Amino acid sequence: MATQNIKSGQTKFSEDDVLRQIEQAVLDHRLAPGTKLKEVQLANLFGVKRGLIRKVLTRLAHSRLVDQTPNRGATVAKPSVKEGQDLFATRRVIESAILETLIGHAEEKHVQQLGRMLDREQKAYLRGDTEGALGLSVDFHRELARMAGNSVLEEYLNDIIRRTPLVILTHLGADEHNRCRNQEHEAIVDAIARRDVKTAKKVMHQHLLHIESKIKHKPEKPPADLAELLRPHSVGQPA
Amino acid sequence: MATQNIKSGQTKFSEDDVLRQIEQAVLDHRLAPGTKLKEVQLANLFGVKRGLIRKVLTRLAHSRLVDQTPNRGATVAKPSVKEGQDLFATRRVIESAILETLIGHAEEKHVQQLGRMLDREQKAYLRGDTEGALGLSVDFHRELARMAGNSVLEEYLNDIIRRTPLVILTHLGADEHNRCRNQEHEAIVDAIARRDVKTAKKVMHQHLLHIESKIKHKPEKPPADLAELLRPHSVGQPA
DNA sequence: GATAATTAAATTGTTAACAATATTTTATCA
DNA sequence: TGATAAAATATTGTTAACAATTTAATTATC
Repeated sequence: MATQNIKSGQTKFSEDDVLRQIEQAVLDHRLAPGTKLKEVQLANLFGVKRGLIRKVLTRLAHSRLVDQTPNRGATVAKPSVKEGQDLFATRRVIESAILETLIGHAEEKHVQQLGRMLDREQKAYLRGDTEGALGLSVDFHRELARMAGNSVLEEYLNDIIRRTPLVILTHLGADEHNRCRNQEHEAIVDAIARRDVKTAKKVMHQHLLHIESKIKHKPEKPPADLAELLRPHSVGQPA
Repeated sequence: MATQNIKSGQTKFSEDDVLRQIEQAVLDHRLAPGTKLKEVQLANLFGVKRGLIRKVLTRLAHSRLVDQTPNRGATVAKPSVKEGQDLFATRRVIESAILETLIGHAEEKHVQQLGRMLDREQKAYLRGDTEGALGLSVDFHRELARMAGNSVLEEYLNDIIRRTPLVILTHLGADEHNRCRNQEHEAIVDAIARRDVKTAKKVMHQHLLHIESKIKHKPEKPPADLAELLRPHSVGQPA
């Protein structure tokens, strides 16, 4: 994924590497909404030229993960409550369509694969690995999209998933987490196995509403400290 | 929109100007899929630096309107049949959700506004202005999305609308046009006025299926001539 | 000591020159 | 003539230096 730079001993990253690292940091709640993203700082951090960072920031802005203001640089996006609501509402539409499409051509192997994912998720949760369980829970939703086989629906779901953490962090406390309930995932897989579109959609709908209902205004938090972008689970400071 | 450059007499464009011009050219079927987009050529054409073109091309690639290959530059995207099908299938989902959302809070003024748009569209069609009618027809769908008030659904519909002409041009003849039928638009507005979600969705569904059903492989066309990017309705040549 | 103006520093934005790669043209030979 | 190789050209990619702008620090003024 990243080649070693012999001379300086510093790790070098490609453009896509940097992009994914930042996206992952957002997904992991390590980058707080509003965090200033300085070009030279990031360039040093990743051991790349500023021009590359510049390109990455533009791309991130395009997917609404960062806000760019002329002459004032980029910050991690702070979606409005409205945008958050729209995002969740659209997610219900997309996931519903994914289920309908998937059940339309679901095979036994799909159900089995989903079953394996449920197991892994459950195990991670039982051994107290909440971070891992959260990741696997996201993977579950992604896998449904992949299996449905509609690349555009998949693309849109991934877009929504990438943007969701910023909504959560901006409008919910970081504590009251949006962990998916494994038992709801189970119910969805059961419905898929039975080709029961109606139930699958209903459960998914409830499943998503449960998180959405929590969106509300959150008290401001004091700014934290900087540049541990790469250390897992430390939250950056808003600008 | 664009400021005059006194010195050279050439028109200068901002980054967003250039982006929109190219997007519009795609929308108007002036840029054929596969057309090579050379950086210096575009820079001269728009009277801007190459760096700006470079940024625009990256952004266009991000919305899948152009394909970028390392060291070999950018071409207007040539979506696969599969991508086209996925795009249309997703469009049905999105437009359906838009109707449901809109009808949920539609007011009299919305219906009136839509009625006015139908009139304009009809008039353009009757006086033989097919190009204008096509644009107004697209506007009709966009307006439904705007009225629904969900920014994400609107964003996704616009994304699909931008990408659709490339599917049409790649897999359909440029002749058999995808003009929306005004009478179907009328039926949709009627259903909205009656708050009849079911009918509205059904008509929209048929309306969209009608176009989708035409997707099939198209014989190759010989390459045409170049650089009339700005002259209305001339199709650029594939690379 | 607070506020405003000035200066200095930091940060972003732009450009032109150069490097790397791909494409076309020309030359060479069978 | 046709194929292959070499050279020339065109095109894309990268970089470092500079310009413009914003932000922070400093000084001046009341």
